[in-house]
Amino acid sequence: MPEMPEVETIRRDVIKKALRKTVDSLEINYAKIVKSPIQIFKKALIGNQFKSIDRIGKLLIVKIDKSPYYLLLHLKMTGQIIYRKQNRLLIGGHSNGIRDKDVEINSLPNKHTHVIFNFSDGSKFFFNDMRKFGYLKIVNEDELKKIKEQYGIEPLTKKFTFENLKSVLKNRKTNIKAVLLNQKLVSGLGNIYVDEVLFKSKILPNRPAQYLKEQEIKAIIENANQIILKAIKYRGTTFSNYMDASGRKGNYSQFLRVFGHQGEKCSDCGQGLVTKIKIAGRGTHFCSKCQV
DNA sequence: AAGATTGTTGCTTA
DNA sequence: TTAAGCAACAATCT
Repeated sequence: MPEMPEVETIRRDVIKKALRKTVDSLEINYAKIVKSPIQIFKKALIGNQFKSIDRIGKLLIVKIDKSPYYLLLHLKMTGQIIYRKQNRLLIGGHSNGIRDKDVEINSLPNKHTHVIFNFSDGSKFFFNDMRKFGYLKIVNEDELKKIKEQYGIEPLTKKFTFENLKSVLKNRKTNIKAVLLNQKLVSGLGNIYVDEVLFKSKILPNRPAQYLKEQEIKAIIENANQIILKAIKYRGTTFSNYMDASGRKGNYSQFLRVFGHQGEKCSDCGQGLVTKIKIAGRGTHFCSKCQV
């Protein structure tokens, strides 16, 4: 579920907390979530520190100090990375509207905690993933380079230009939504933000990519940058279970115009109905009146 | 109870 | 060789 703004939020204020702290030990409760041999995984991390944290698209890249390796973390649909200074459980006293679900999320580890990083100062990272699609992986410089090469142009970066997007769309027979979701072509956007970007750009998601007008391509560039920037500012969108590294929800949900608003009047034209259909295999929301 | 869910990959088909 | 369309991954919710 986390798309680029959510992963960036985590990168900025969650993982940073663990910079320059030594990994004392690792607890791996579900080995399949680690996509490297466990021995290599442990050897690369234990006794070392996180030197820096980078991101490409929705992938987090941790440079490990005193090691030629990098730790990759991908959250896929339901992954969480939560940092705690101490592994303190909430004990009683939450009669002020906190639901059982919140308590469960706040008590770590929980049944979806697959890997725990124990740092030497007593703080911890919890890698949680309900659906177990996410992963952790150790790679070397070469492997990292190859992975990075697979990613397409990304909003808020230098390469996200009209000319570049135009050449991505050229001769592309599939619909614009599938193109914007394809991380090899355009990286960072996911199902929520693609719907929002196309809504703001007044483009129907099933339009064949190759026939978009120049003005529409420019609108996508501008609106993607704007929406992503604002979503980062508001710490991402929590639709069901995204949380930042401190276990807090994102606040961008209030700005969503079409995603999750099916059946409502369009908030822009006031006339059309927000419609939900399946495009590119995903639930797709749009106003059939003002998107053309 | 069937169908849906914010991501990606790998298979099949054209 | 490339592109497009799906199923699969697994758990939970409606």
